[in-house]
Amino acid sequence: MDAEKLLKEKQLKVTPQRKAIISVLQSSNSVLSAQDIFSEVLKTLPGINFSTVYRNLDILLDRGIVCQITPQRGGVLYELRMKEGHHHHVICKKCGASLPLEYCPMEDIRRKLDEKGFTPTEHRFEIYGYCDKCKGG
Amino acid sequence: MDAEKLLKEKQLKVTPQRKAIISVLQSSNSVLSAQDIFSEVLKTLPGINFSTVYRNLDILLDRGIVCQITPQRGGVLYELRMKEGHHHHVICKKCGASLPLEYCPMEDIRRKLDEKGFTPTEHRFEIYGYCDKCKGG
DNA sequence: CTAATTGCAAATTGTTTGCAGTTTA
DNA sequence: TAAACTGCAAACAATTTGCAATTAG
Repeated sequence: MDAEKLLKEKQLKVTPQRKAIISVLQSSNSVLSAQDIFSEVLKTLPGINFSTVYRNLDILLDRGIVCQITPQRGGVLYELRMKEGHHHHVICKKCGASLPLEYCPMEDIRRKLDEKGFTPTEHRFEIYGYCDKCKGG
Repeated sequence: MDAEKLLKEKQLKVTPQRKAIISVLQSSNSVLSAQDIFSEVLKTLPGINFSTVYRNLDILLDRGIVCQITPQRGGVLYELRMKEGHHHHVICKKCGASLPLEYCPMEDIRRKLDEKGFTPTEHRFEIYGYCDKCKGG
């Protein structure tokens, strides 16, 4: 899915800045901080401002185009959300790679929550550890 | 478990500040921000400084005495970690109550991760929504 | 007595805002 | 053309740091 289409679908205006931000996220194989994204976009659009990046990440988040990952310590990371709805993350603490996970614990637990009278609206499930390559050393 | 014992176990010096911080967390029925904790502790120890609170939360986190909750948007929240190991959270977006959850998705998924060659070291699973009381309105 | 801890003030980091000019639909 | 978007500079909030004085073990 290209950036332009993605934006139009959400009735957002297609600007070079937005295309660049999405493009960076698309071509990255791991999750990125706002800083990372800014630095990358800067290469394509030397004039872009950090506040534009923040504002757009915020909007993209709101429209469900990107999602956030928040490691135990330290900042927020962003990732393009897969079009096929829902997925969770397995994140390597060494190389930062984030593998998608074809499993969601919510299915197993909905009834339990219902018994408590709790209505879930959002959830997060993230796993941190070491990927195959980073395991040794 | 009282604060003093908790600290000694982790070979931390027992100071009034630390006791107060733990005590606040103990007597709270929901998760608290650093701000919240500071304001509360201030009532007992009018001289305490915010940096002391931050420093200590950091240490307590490190020693596994407290844990962090990070809602999708907005700051970090702290909670005393239950001595009986592991649990997850169900957090009400309205009143902030955090119900403990007697279920952990990791058990269901370890084999799958193993197949990927991924070694998990930490994980988080949090559910946000509305509790029984806050459902209407 | 010594190392850990604290309070204070200042610095830093990350993020947000107001506004005037520019661009998109 | 109107509404959305951008860059810029300044504001802000949250967290961290250096340092000298204090305190727990």
